[in-house]
Amino acid sequence: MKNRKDLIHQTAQNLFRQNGYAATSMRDLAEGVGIEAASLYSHIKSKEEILQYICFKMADEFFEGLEEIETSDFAPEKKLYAAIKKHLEVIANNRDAAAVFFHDWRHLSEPFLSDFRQMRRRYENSFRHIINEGMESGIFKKGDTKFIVLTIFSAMNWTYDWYNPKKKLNADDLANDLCSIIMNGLKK
Amino acid sequence: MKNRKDLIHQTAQNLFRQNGYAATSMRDLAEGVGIEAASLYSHIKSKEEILQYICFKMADEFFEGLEEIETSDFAPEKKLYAAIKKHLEVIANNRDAAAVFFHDWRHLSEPFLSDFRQMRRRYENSFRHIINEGMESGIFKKGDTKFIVLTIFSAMNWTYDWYNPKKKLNADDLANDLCSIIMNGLKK
DNA sequence: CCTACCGATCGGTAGG
DNA sequence: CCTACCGATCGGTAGG
Repeated sequence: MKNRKDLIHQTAQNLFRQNGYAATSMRDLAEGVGIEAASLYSHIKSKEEILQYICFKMADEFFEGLEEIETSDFAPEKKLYAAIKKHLEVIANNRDAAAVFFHDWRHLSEPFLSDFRQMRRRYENSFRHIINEGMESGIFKKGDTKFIVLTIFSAMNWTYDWYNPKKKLNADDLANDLCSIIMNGLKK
Repeated sequence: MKNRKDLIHQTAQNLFRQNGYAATSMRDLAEGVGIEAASLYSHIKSKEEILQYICFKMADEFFEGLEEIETSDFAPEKKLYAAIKKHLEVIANNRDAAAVFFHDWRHLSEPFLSDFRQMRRRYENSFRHIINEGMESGIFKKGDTKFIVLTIFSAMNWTYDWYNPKKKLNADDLANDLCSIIMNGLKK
């Protein structure tokens, strides 16, 4: 923890995750940091600025490396695996921030809210392209790409809620197990 | 809408879904209903009472019929399909309430919070039994039952966020498509 | 179902 | 980083 601002952000992520953004007061945050509420404002401009930082930092993390995977010459199946693994790693490495990212983005004010929605749509489209590629190349069954992508995201995005990297399952195994279900299903 | 109390609950579900429980004030709710804030209290005891009603009503809906499926003589695959379909129907028929149920249960106070967690655990266990049965009978691949159940729930529970029953996809098709991915995977 | 109001708490500022 | 404080809003009550 190199400075106060980082400590404030980390404490905020943890409290927002536990109680939600709206139900966490600046006095709660100040107490967690160990200073008075008024003192927070020498480091940050507003409560929402913290939320903005968390949401857009996470978005950056998710995007980082995705384009590289998308434009690579991997086969679609390998691309999808790599993208899923990357996504799960970002969640696993930022579990508090991921919870805030998934739950509390709706409390962003404009124009941040619109920006956020647009980034998310762009991100989902990258996955759709990979799925479509796989269908066209014949490796995936034909199906409703939008539905499939939403299902994959659902399965991935809930992991922040239960995944504990300290247990036996590491992010690589998690990605493998999830891909196994998505790719091959439950049936023998 | 037969009475005021129902209108209050329905308005609350809608507002809680849009803004979250904590960020919705009793004055917002009163305005949505079309009365003064103080007047709400002739119909309800407190803000949290509304949340309790929504959460436990949804829990009842989810449980209804599940035991029948679980103890039926269906094959495990058919049981799982029936349970998933039932679960998706409950979400599709109560989309606002489902959103509140999944997001805002954490704002319940004790002892409701503990009761809620216990019910959810019991519900998840029913799904685990079905999966285990399927593994023992040889129809499902062996695997980490807990992980599989969490993945299935993840995929199911995100549908409230995007599923629109007015579009072409009805609840039956949705259950079929989801089961198809879960059972058979994406690959040809 | 309303008017009038309560004490508590909210996000944030002034000034040092 | 603190003390002192602001106006606004919170969930809820009294009394009719």
